[in-house]
Amino acid sequence: MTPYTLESTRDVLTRLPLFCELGEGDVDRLLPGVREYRVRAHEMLFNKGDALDGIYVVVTGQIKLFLPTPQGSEKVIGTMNSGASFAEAVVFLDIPAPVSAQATQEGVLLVASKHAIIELLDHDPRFARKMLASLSMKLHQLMSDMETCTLMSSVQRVVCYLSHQIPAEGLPEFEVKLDTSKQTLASQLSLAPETFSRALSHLVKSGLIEVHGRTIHVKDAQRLRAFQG
Amino acid sequence: MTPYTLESTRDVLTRLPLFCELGEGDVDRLLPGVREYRVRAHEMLFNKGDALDGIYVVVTGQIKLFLPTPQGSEKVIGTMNSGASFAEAVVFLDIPAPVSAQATQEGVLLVASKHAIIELLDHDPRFARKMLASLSMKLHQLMSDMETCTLMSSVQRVVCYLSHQIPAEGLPEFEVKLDTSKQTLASQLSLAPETFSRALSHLVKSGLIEVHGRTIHVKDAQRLRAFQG
DNA sequence: AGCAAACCTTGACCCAGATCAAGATTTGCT
DNA sequence: AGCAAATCTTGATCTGGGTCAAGGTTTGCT
Repeated sequence: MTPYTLESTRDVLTRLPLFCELGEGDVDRLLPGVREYRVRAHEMLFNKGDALDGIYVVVTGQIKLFLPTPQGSEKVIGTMNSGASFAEAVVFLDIPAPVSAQATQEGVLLVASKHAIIELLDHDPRFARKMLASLSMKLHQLMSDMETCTLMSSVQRVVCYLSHQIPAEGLPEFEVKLDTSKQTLASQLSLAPETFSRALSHLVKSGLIEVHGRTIHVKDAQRLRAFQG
Repeated sequence: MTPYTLESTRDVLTRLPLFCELGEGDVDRLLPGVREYRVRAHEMLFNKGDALDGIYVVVTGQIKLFLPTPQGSEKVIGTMNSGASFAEAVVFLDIPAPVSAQATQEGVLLVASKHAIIELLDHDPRFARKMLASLSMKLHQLMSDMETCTLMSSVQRVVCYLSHQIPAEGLPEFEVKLDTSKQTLASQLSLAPETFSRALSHLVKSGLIEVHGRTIHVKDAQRLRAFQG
């Protein structure tokens, strides 16, 4: 994780959802506590249990959060794309990292120091609200992941994942570009890669989707949503 | 859920972890937005999907949060005891209840209106920090539950649960009083009641614990922690 | 106390999905 | 382009834990 300051950190900050509504003064206050880093694909950012210095924000690229398993494998908790933040608990609870983090592609990210965040928090209630909304979102997401993983069959889980990718406009047909490897996605759905593969081919046989590499063509969103089994 | 005001709401508020450090003025500002309710055992507070009016705080008793399953059964997400709050996402994201809530015993709870919370938030950064810590805690808890449910065998899950009940002092021997029915606990661990029962008797056979109704006597905390399988 | 309704345990069986194994396809590097 | 490594698919087999069933125990109500 190499420091990186080609681009103005200030400009980057004001484009991130978490910080974009800050006033001039607040940005200035935050700035000294923010570092910009460049990461290479597959680079580890930190390991579960590490002491961290602040909140991480993805500027470009993608970060995978996961739990290492006793058997040396991993369970993916989530993948963070541009604009997403993580390691909040480290700031608000002062605990070591509860997950490991690894870049899936090269990218740029920010680390906003614990101190800077707390100061900002005390100064701008709108930021506090944003932070709370962001955490609530994560909580909600995690709960729905829990629901998916514990209550549904393998095929349902995949259907569920695809359903969440349905674009807002109610078109019956659309494409999903998987933004991670199928392995990673499988782990996130708590499935063995083989099972994920089988679930997909099951859906193909049922005529609901077509698979071309990491692009999945959904042929009927309605029918997909209704599909159970 | 019947309104209940025998006790001074003000006194109750100032004893809750979430509100106990508020100044006089802040309490006064919050008070009009807070309602006190009494609930009977097994009473439903709300169902998944309901529109809610604010944050719930358990004063006495216990509330079970769960997801109804398509088969009419339920998956317990967590049990909230005195001092715990829930339904935060409803305030910060303005979404319907993502879970159902039911009292497991009679008790008293507060509902702090969305409006009152947001006002308080804008006024006292310490409260914001507390709220953030509370949400972070939940996030952390949920992640470790996820870890337990997806990465461990049935026996390990039970061991894991018991291990978390180990009291701070390092005594090798201690008692755990289950604060819910075994069914509920089983569901929380994502186990069938039968499997939970078998896991317990497995641990009994291994000489690690003794079970007397809902009281579990752990005979060697060290050995329990190390136990896998 | 006495009965009904929950709750818990134990046994027998079964199945969804993990694991193992072997090939096919894609990706990345020089 | 060409090779090695990573990724994905498909098949065969195995097993942990769910389900069904039946009995025992506790709880709560009148």
